[in-house]
Amino acid sequence: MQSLRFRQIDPGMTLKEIDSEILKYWKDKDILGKILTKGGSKKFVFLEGPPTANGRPHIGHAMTRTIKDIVLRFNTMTDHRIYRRVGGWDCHGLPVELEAEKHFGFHTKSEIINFGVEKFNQYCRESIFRYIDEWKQVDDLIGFSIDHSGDYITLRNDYMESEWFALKTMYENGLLYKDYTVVPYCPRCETSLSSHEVAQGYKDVKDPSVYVRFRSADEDNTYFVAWTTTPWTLPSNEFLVVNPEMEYSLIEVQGSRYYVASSRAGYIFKDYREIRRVKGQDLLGKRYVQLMPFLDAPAGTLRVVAGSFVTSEDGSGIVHAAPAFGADDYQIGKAEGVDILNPVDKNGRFADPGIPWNGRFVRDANDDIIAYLKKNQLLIKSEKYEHSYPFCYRCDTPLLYYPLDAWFIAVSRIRDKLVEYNERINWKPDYLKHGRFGNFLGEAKDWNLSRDRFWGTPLPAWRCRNGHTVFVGSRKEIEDLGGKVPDDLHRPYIDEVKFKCPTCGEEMVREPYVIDTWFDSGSATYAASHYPFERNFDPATDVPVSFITEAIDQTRGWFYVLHVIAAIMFNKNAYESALSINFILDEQGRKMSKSKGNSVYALDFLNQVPPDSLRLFFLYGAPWKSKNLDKKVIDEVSRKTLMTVLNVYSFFAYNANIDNFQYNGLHLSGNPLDRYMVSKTNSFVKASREAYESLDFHEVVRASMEFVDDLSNFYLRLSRRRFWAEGFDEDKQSAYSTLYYALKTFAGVMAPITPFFSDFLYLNLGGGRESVHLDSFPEFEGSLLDEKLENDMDRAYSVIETVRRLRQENSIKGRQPLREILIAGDIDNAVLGVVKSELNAKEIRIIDKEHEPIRLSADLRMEKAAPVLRSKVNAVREKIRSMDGRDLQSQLSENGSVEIEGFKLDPEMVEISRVPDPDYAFSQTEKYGIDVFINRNIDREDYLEGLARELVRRIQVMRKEMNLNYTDRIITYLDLSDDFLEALNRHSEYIKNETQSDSIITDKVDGMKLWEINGEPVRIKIDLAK
RNA sequence: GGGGUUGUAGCUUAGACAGGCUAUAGCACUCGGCUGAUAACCGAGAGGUCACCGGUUCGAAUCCGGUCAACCCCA
Repeated sequence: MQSLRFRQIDPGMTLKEIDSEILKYWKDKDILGKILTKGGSKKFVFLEGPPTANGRPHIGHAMTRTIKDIVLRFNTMTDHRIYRRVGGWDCHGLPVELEAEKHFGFHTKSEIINFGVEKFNQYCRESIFRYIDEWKQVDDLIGFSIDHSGDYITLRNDYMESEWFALKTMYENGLLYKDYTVVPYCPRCETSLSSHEVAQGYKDVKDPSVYVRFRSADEDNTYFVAWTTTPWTLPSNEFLVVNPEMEYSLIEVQGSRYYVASSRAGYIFKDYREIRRVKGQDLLGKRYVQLMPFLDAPAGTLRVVAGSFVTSEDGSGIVHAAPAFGADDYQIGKAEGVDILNPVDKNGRFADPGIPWNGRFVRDANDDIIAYLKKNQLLIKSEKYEHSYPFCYRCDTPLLYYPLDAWFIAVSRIRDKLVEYNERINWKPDYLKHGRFGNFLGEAKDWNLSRDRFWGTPLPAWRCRNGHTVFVGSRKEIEDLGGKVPDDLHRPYIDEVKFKCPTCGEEMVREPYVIDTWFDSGSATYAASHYPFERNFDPATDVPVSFITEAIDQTRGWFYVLHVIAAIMFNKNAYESALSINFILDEQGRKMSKSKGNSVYALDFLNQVPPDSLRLFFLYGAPWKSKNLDKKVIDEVSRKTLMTVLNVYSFFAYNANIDNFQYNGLHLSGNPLDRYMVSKTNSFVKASREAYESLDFHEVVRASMEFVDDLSNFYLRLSRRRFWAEGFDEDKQSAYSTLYYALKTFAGVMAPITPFFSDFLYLNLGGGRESVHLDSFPEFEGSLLDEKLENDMDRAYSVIETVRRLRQENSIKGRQPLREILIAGDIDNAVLGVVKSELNAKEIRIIDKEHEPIRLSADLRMEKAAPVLRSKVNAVREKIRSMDGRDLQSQLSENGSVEIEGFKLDPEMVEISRVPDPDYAFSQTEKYGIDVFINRNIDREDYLEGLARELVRRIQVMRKEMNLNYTDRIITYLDLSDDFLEALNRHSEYIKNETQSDSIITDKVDGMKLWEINGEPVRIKIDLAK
């Protein structure tokens, strides 16, 4: 059997089968390998945001990877060489340690130390790649075209060494410092957190809100009203803080006097008498008696001091300050130079025998503390206060603010730079630039870098007992300092490294911290390439990277740390473009979460849904808008695009094989349909290319739907018969090359979004290369664009629609040939010619407006005219109805009015309508105002022809019901009424031809099917001819 | 408490930056039609306070101010 030029598709072939087949083809031919090594004259720098592989990839990950892939594939097809097209894995940090703690059943840090840091870290190292196979499998299935053999891994010595280099650079530039200060602290993990980590874990909670009274030490029976939402900090109170600018009142309530912010007095006390008003300034220095006598107040405390952060919006305008447990409070304690009262241990429990709640977790003691306040008449008011409060983003423990030693990057000092460089970034969506991201930069805080933990990149800082500090920027430097470099740079091995202080000769010991894991991922720009120790990365050309994308939660996560580190290290923005992806919600629009059990894992989903369908769905609507994961929608999108195109291809292949068509360039005849389709195809290329370049991939999907609709339901529908014509003339050649061109262009344009299907289409069309992904993106050719033709075609189509409507209104079926259609308006005759088969009329004429078969009839607009004409209205109306509308109209337009029966009528009082002659039905096209008339008269001849078509139609349906092949011959039995008999006699050749009937027998036989056509019974039976 | 985004038919969605005929289209629904590439298509019907209130304007889904709701972020 001769092999066919174009593969014929089994009509039942599914997308799933296509995608699997192509995936296998790619493997067999190593297409991915060829894509990865494909060159280009322009450079595109890619950077993969590293996930942690200790959890399963979910559907959102599939989406980010799809978008990355679209960008990679598009740039590969547009002559770019992609730099660093590799994956990356984030390995360190609390999430990993937490998994390990769970595994071993540990609850405190000391358990880890007793167990052994070496063994603990060993477990961490093993656990992080638990699901890496699944990640790679998902990448494979979804078609993510990256090179996993070159993945960067943040736990490698090389990677960490690059970070050391950066940290040392920062230290030497004075941007890295150690400080004892109050930081957000997780009492369960026993470590502090950075602001961007804290930002991950806010939750709404109800906390107690208490107003308490501090007794004045100077004035009798006088109190200060202070407000707090953390009663457990009250035993540690050292100061009361007022805003010197604000107004306070001294009031009297039930015999006692209180100082309180004037604007808040009414909220706190129901009945009070104001004695006088004072400025906050006047309260400064006043002394008060300790609220709870459990701890010895340090010297210099228990005074009213000033703080500009105090507001009168809530609370009492007097803030209780416990310097141990608040950032502002700490600054006050520091400024006043007092000792800090900290009765809380690192596990967040009271640890002072003087405190009645000793040993209790502080937040759990709140209720008892409130009871104590009440009992001792210290409480003025207590309520519940709903606000959001930070929780540890990994272990869900409420955070405390706690004083600790910590290392900081002085981000606040480079704030201006951060803001400046942000201006150079192309944000998608653009409002992030000055919204969420820009705002965050504007108030950037110093970055708490050190973690008092085990599994992380060690902070490369060594100190001696004299306080000298050395930052080590490489392994070699350790040797140079006389230390021995361990094989593994992690704890605990690095902790063994000691050397003599270059300044004083004392032994230097490493600071016991690891660093924030966000510093790891934020260093990917350079550390992935082991900069500066290897020469494959040049900040001059490789920063900024061209494009990054991640989910929205990374805006202040990865996007932020990349930006900060690049600003410091390279004085540049880290990336040119950043696209932020919103979440995929479940079918009902709820956020997916493990606890709700509605998470969808990528692998599970990809086993049910073809990857191309899923990829299309991700881009159905802008990626920065959240979407509900709905299989019905997923099906719909691919049905409207890919499945329809598959059918078009199927039609093409079937006929092209019969005609032995071979594509060797576009050969257009004068047929407007072809030139129209080619023009539309080019418009599609242009719009898509622009959309890809501006990262608006969803617009490609939208445009593709319109394109496919045009191709299938307009172009092909009208061109079908041209492909079935006998022989192979110029017109047929033109039609084939147009269809081929449209299909191949579609494959090219859609290749980045639907890589599997596009390649299937491309390969079956004999695209030329081994894969569409190794070919160039379709070029826009301006010479093939014909906007006038596109517009003319639209007009012609609008006429078709109008005729259909008129047929409907006049109960004339589409199969019934019309005697005559008249068209008046701006319409191109040649273009109309190609669509006339849709009109099914014996005669179609384009006429002038003046020759339209209408008369103008005039009438009064009663609502306008009646108030003026009053009782004369009916007489005038009669008169005007009898007038010739044409005359009346010309009079109105010449004179601006017309006089009838002594009344002057304005144009708005007169309605002139167009009434078609009785033979015709009339309508106007909606968009273009083209007048369309159909002749309603059906003569006997045409009527019989219509009946013949009805017969053909019914016989065709029965052929289809019998699943006959196109070429199968039949014998047809008919039992007909008189009209149909006459139609049969008149058109028997036509009917035989259309239905592939060898013979037609008019007789009553068994097994006939009864139809009712135009109210008459028609019985039909068909048999396969022997 | 502050900031950001979103709100268009039962569902999905266009239009909003650059105000202008009857607010776009699809899915689903009803009725009718067309069809030998098609799970397609066409027509009609039904479905809309363009979240709400106010302002600017000859004219507001669109611009401005406020309110509400949802989501996100921050303190």
